[in-house]
Amino acid sequence: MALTLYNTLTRRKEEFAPLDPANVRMYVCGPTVYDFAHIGNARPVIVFDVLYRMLRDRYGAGHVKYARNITDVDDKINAAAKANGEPIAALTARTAAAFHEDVAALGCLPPDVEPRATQHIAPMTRMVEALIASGHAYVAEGHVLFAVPSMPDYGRLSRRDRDELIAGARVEVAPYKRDPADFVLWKPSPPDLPGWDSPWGRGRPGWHLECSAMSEVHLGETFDIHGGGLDLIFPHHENEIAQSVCAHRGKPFVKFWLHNGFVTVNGAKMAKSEGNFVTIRDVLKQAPGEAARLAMLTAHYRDPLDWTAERLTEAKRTLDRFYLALRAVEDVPATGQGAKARGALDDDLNTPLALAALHEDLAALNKAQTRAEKSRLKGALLDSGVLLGILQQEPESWLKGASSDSGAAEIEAQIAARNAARKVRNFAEADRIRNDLALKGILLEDGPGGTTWRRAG
RNA sequence: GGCCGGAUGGCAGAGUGGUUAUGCAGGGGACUGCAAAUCCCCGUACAGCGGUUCGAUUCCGCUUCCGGCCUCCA
Repeated sequence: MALTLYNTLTRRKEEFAPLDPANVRMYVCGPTVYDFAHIGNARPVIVFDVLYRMLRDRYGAGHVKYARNITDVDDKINAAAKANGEPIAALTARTAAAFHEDVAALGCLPPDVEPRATQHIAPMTRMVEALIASGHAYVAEGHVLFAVPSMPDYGRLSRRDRDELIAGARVEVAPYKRDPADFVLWKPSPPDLPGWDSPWGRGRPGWHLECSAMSEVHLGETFDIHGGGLDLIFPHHENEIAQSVCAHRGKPFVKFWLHNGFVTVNGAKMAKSEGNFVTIRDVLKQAPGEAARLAMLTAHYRDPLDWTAERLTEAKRTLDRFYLALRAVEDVPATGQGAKARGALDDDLNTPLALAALHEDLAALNKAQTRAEKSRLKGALLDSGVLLGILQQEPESWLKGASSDSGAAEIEAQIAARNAARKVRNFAEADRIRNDLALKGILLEDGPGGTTWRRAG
């Protein structure tokens, strides 16, 4: 079955085929490192991680090159560093490290390359020079601006024309712009802010330029997939297209544009001013990263997703059920290549449908009588789990959590005491111990093979 | 104002021109000293109004409501 993806460029699902039949190249807009990442930032990272896994599954792990940038030069960074009284380099290093920890906890594979803007200034200035030379950019008052009217196709991705943009403009047009729609490629930097020497004086790049330059360096002038949040369609991706296509003498830039929907929190847009700004770290205090990941995948990536505590706990309980079933077949080897989720994910990453398939396998596994059936269904579940980035932990470690050995020994001692009480039918004492442990979040399970325990969520 | 998406049972959330997913919650039952888990049974929902059709939740139009974008934004 072919992989189909919804292409923002054409506004329809298209069959995916890489430009180079054996190798896939994908670029996703990464974080601007000035503050902790929030769950809205987490969505594209998770969504495109699933796509990355699907592509690796289909083309081979060594045949997919995934680039996700880190924006480490930006006005918001400058402002945050000033506000904290922290050197800019310290802020970006600290924030980038936190981002890596956060997304690793969410089960996301690292990209193959993670280019940083500050390490790609030379390719950026080269691109600006090429744009000036070809008449697509001009210098004005120390700025270099992209001349939007020089590109007839401008606005194709976001489906808007120049006149509409000007009519709807909310911002004052800088006086040095030849055309109100023109945007900054390079701007002057005062001595107290990061800057690099350039033919146009000491300055720093405009926001859109880095993605054009870094994708060219790492993926080439034309590549397969470019992803990011819905809000990046305009202006960011529109401007990337303009820069890259014009700098590359009209060569196409990206074949598939993919955009994820927004995350709201309890029905409201997330904003610091609203007081509902939820960072990944906040979420990880409430539930394991895998639960947060699953919660994120319960909606289709293009639809809006409302983040609630219920959604997170439900995801956590769902994983409990899966791991409980997997624990029951721990001694059965996994066989088969029957990831049911694959078919659903092939259809524009339909993760909710994929999860429904997993639930069917789960029910079948719970009912399975023979070892062969169990083995096959366990394999199907784990294979699907690889694609979604879930169910890869040891069931025991998921169910017992990160308890210290001494804590576990203490629980085992309590269990032994309770079983002794049960043996003499002293159920009052047995229940006292059960309740005691329950208060600590420990759930005892009496089974035919003895008593086990897990952490209840 | 312009452009683009949405509206499915208590909640979450797929899908389909006719047989109406899946999960949670809820009700009943089996199992169980209790508990948990598991299994079985139970819900004909697709914003409203027109149209096309033998038949529409699914296609078309209009209306209402919600959301995103219009050079900070995942």
